Amino acid sequence: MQQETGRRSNRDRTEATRADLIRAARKLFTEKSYAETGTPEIVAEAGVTRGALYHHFADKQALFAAVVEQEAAAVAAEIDHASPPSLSAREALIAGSDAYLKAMRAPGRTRLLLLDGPAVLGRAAMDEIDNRHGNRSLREGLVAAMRAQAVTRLPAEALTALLAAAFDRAALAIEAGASAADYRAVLIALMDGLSPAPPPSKRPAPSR
Amino acid sequence: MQQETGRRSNRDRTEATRADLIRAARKLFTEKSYAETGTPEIVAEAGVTRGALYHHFADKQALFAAVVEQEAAAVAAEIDHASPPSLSAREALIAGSDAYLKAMRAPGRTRLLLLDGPAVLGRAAMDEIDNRHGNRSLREGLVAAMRAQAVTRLPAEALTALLAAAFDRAALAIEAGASAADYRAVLIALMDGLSPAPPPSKRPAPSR
DNA sequence: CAATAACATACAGGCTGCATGTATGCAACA
DNA sequence: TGTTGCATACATGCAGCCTGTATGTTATTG
Repeated sequence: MQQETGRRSNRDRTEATRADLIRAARKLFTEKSYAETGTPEIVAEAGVTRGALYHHFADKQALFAAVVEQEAAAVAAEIDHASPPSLSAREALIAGSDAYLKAMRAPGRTRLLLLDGPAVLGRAAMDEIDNRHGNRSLREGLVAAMRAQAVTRLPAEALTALLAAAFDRAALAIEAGASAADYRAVLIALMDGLSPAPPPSKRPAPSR
Repeated sequence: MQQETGRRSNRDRTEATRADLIRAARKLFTEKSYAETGTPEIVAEAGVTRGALYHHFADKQALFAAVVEQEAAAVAAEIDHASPPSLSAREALIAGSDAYLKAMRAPGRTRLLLLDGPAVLGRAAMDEIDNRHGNRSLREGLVAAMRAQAVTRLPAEALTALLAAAFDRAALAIEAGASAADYRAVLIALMDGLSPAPPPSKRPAPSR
């Protein structure tokens, strides 16, 4: 309560230290990779010692999981933020796709969430995280579209997972320099292909 | 030419040692993961020393790349082997999908090719490998289908990449215990959705 | 003022890559 | 055809780094 480095509640100390560690780890994990980033480097960046790290996290992997969790939540927040509630099912899905692809342009996010994440934590753990954050919007959108019969009836779980996989690969390809318009067109074609009725119109997509 | 351990040409020695190392590494990389497998363990399994490993491969990652290369070729071979040449475009794609999902059931293959591979070698390197082996059949099949107007005209590169991503995720989900029939149905629906005309019939898929 | 949380420090074990040493195959030449 | 010199195929040892844990110290809390 008094000066900066003076008396601090234990809860505040923990919260601040954890936040510093996650911030530092996020920076390094996105600049380099999980494997190339050592804990000495992380704690140096965070301004603490390895003792603090291993006091708050079980191991390096647990810290990584915390970073992934936070980053997945950030992506989900960006998507929710950018999709106004009153749109047709189709337009809502397209808006969500665009928001996702845009969010994934943050440097290093694709490696963190799409490459290192699955490899370090496993696909199952990543699915669990995605379902809690990002994929929820997608799955709910798809289920809503299916209810509205804009999408043929299919196993929701599988459909969500496979479309999400396509989104992920698109994000990776775009970051690698591929044509965003091409990938966007194919993504929309894939989603439109699921509707029994033909898509409403056929105006060319904005380049994005 | 004489006894087993006796005089051997240098070329034969190199070939045999490299093969032993790749075989041992493949076994361990599929049983455990890339990160959890150390070079001492690999060379013990192969019956050589670490000196031999670092003589034939630049580093652990290069050995891993050789394993991935070989495994990707094996998958591609299984697919080519299982797809008779005279099928309709649609049926050829379905047969290829089934062959791929079946091939990916080999223990540890999904982790090797779909998790560790992209993380360790990068998506770009994996794309390069895939395009040389597995994806070639898929892309050629799709291009052929597009030529036959069974598939709407779309950027071939992007379409191939996104469908391949869906296949990959399906393989991962199935290995994790998800319903293979569900994922197969969605994969077929995604591909059928690309055709302007409705799919020929609607018999239920064999459970596989 | 005790007990516990939040660190800091020191240590053990393992792993990677390289440098150096050694033996074997090979090729040319006498 | 023998041997002489070099390149290849390893084996061994070393240096540096990293992870996880155990132990010590300081600040908080009840």
